[in-house]
Amino acid sequence: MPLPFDVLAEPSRRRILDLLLERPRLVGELTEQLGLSQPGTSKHLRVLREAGLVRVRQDAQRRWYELRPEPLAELDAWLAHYRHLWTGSLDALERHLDAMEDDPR
Amino acid sequence: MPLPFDVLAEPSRRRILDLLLERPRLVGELTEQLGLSQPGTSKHLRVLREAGLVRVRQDAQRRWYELRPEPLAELDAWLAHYRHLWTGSLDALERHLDAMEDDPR
DNA sequence: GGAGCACATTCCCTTGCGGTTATATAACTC
DNA sequence: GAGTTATATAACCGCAAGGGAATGTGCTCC
Repeated sequence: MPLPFDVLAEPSRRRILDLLLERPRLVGELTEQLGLSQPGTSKHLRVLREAGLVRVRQDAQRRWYELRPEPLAELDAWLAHYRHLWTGSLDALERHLDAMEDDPR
Repeated sequence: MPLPFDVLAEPSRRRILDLLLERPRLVGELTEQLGLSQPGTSKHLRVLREAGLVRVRQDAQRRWYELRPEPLAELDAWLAHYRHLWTGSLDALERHLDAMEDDPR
């Protein structure tokens, strides 16, 4: 699974994630919140799905979309390489956590 | 400063940041490493500069590019809202660090 | 089983972005 | 000051991505 930067580059898609962070949502709700057409919303949801950032639960004609944070965790891992540049005094702690990530237990 | 997602969506630009993570570099070095044309590299560097992700130090005809991590820190702050979704047992620690961020001291 | 609802897919258009080639700028060298 | 080096800018091209309108799909309910 590649880093989802290009998927997250789209503001509407980040908005969707923010909304799903509160609770699962129907496509209709998301469409309304985003101010897009329904097909527009569906297209973004497809991209998010294929990137593994959301999953769907079908309920009759409705589809509940919910968050899948794994790709964000990978993004976090990428960021970890840079984190020491701004954390300052937390440096030692960060290194500790990074080490744990390599060898959890 | 908006979140630099769109800037980081470009693989060559992430590559540049990775290279600058080791040490500052000249445009020529970066061009060689990236396998791009020199103008191509310069265009990416301009985007990175305008996003605040790199800064330049001029040295005669040469320009040393170096990392500026502030925008990455903002990205990290954005990610923080989602982090509890995958950290599990580190949850309490995360919340503690987030609180510190609001009220450092 | 036909109508209506919720959502996905298709088609088409437009815009923006990454890439290259060619050219400009600015500093050093002799 | 002419040539060379290092980088930036300009001009142009091709393509992919976002947007909407129209249409397809599948489920429910009467």
